[in-house]
Amino acid sequence: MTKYISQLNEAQQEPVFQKDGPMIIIAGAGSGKTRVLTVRISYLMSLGVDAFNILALTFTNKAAREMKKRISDIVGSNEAKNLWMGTFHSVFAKILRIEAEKLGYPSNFTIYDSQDSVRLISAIIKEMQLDKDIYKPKQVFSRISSYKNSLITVKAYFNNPELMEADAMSKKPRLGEIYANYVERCFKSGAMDFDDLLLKTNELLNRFPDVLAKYQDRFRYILVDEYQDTNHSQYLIVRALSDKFQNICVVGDDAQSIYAFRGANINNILNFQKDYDNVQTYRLEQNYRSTKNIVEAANSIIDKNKTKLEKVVWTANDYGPKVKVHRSITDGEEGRFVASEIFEVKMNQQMHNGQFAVLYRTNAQSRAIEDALRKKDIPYRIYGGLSFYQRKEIKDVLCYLRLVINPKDEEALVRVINYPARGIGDTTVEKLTIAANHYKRSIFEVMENIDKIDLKLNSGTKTKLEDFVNMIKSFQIINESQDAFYLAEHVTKKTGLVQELKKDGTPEGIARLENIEELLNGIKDFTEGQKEVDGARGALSEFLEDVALATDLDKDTGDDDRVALMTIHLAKGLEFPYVFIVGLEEDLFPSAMSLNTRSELEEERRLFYVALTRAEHQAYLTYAQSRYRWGKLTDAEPSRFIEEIKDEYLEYMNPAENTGYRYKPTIDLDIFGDIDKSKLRTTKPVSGTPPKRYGEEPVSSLNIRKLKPVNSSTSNSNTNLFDSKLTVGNIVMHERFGKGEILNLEGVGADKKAEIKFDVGGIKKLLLKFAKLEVIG
DNA sequence: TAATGAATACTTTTT
DNA sequence: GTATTCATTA
Repeated sequence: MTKYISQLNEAQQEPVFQKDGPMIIIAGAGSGKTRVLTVRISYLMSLGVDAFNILALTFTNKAAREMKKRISDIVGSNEAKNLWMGTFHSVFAKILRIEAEKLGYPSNFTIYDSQDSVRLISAIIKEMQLDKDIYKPKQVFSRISSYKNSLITVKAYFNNPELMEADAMSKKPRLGEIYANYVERCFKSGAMDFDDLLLKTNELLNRFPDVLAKYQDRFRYILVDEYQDTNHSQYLIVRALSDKFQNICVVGDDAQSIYAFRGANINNILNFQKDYDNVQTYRLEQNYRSTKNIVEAANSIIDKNKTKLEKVVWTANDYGPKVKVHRSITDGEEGRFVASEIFEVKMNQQMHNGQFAVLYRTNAQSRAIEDALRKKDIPYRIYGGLSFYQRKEIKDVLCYLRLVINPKDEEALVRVINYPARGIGDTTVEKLTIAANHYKRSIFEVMENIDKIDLKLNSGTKTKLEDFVNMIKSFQIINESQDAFYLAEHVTKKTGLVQELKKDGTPEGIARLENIEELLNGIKDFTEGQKEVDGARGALSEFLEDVALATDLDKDTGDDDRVALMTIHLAKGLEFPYVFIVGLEEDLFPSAMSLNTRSELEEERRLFYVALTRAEHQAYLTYAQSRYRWGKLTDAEPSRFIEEIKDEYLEYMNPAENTGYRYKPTIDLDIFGDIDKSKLRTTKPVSGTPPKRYGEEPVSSLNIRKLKPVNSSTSNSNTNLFDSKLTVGNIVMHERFGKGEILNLEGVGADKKAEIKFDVGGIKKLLLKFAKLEVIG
């Protein structure tokens, strides 16, 4: 144990040693927060805290798995396996299954993914005969989702005239009714959507004090990673559970908050100190991941944001190469540049594919990159986008399996009842739906009793319905004695899914067959794994639980050597030696959707900050002057984010001025002579080489840096003392740590550090370049 | 009810 | 450019 603690720096050790009470760790990018968390949990256990009493909430399942593994390495896997670790969604889904009956849900409830939710909302809008151009299903869904994340139930909605008015103003007066119907239909189907997993947990903890007490007692130590990305619903869960023992440790970085669009509330982290008594605050500011150039470039960007906690990320690493900026004519050329640069670096620097990542703002951008990589035979892997489990053929299989577990699951039923085609068309399904809503029963129950209800169906149709019911029932019987793999294979054959694709014969059909095969292999892996664990059968229900909350990132084995392609959102928490950030164009990144408010723009900027800080050694920023969007070639301007980085950290790869033709006539548009030419930008923002040229002595830029305070936010003259008269024995004042005495000085120039013994907070080593010190004696 | 072809919307990010 | 939805016809 001591060995692991000694590997941490002092700032990292402090939070590890605080056993009890509320604490917040503000952890800059690359500052080793995962190590701190793992060591802290291990340390807690070494002090005798039972693993059963520790709850750690992470942002992805992958992060949870990795952390668990690291803890296993320290304390042994027998101890670690009892830790409660996972995402909010997966941990509370488990708890909800245990407690489901209290809320009137079956414990085998289905988890609807967003696809299911939107389809259901679509159907409701249709049934209510509303105009789907006004009530756009996706919009309605996100509205409902944000209500749920703010704990606004249907009842609360109708008690809140302001909300109703707001929806009426946006021409959606019946949104509340849709919400009500949606909630009822989910309940009737024994289904919870993603937001329900949090909302219902809140309901559970609020309505049943004994349940709350039980889990408060169980989770005596709670740790929350990526706290800046929690929403209100998650916040309340954490508050409720930690209320009794107050042993709550949250970790986060306000500069990396990038999920406001799905309800994350940055105030959760900004206000943490107010929420609990005697909060200890720790800051991890030393970056171990990236070069100086990358860290400083990222700092210079995030400086432009107004809303943030004071924090200075610094690194003792080398300067490294500058951040390279590359312009191309088209998105296709951008892809080719990325591919050939990867190819060259691989050759020259002996790197492998796995050390490169290409990050983009939108999933649609992956295509051009893919094409280029494929042409150069560089293996790659795309993360996110349409995830494996959302592909049509996979979802078809999964929906049959879902029906086996929970026949009330209407989305699953509607999806597969006539696929492959078995003569049960839309009209029949519609009749069944109406009957089901009328009797307040599930469609499946209606079908089971089809003889007792007169639906004006002809006998042929009735037989088909009976056949379908019997088929699902036969699967259920198999499921009682066999493992998930056996059943899944049986299902793909019996339902005719496989035959359907085989007779199709097109390349797409074959690809789909292969996907189903891959799914079956995945199920096999799962069942084998389960059987090893504790003699479990490898039951289907457990597999579906896993799948519902799995992402592509979780599936990653990471053992094959490929270039990673993903959105910046997905890249959070990851790191790569070489990172390409592509598509740095106005309206794309920052996204055109985010230009309305300052806070949205600041979120985009944080997103860019996240992207840049993924790079360990070299970052590339690329943009194209024109790009295919919505099937059309559109002109693009370089992103403002490139301009916002201080020039001294950038290297422009293109020749000085556009060699080729220009796309946009700049001033000739002034046919009517009413454009004020003095207000036009005569040069493109970043298209050429900036004033400081390529090839100039790099030393000069370093010198400039030394003379110019990097953190110019403080106006006082005492900011940067590294070239000054500071000596051992001086008494100094630090903005945050207060009064202290200089014990030692080391390093030269920008790297000069002082070891200072503060009256409060102990001995710290500070880089003088950043430390805001005032000599007072 | 099924199959075919035309029309349309889609691109912000995800558990 | 693509995936989904819609309308038409057999």
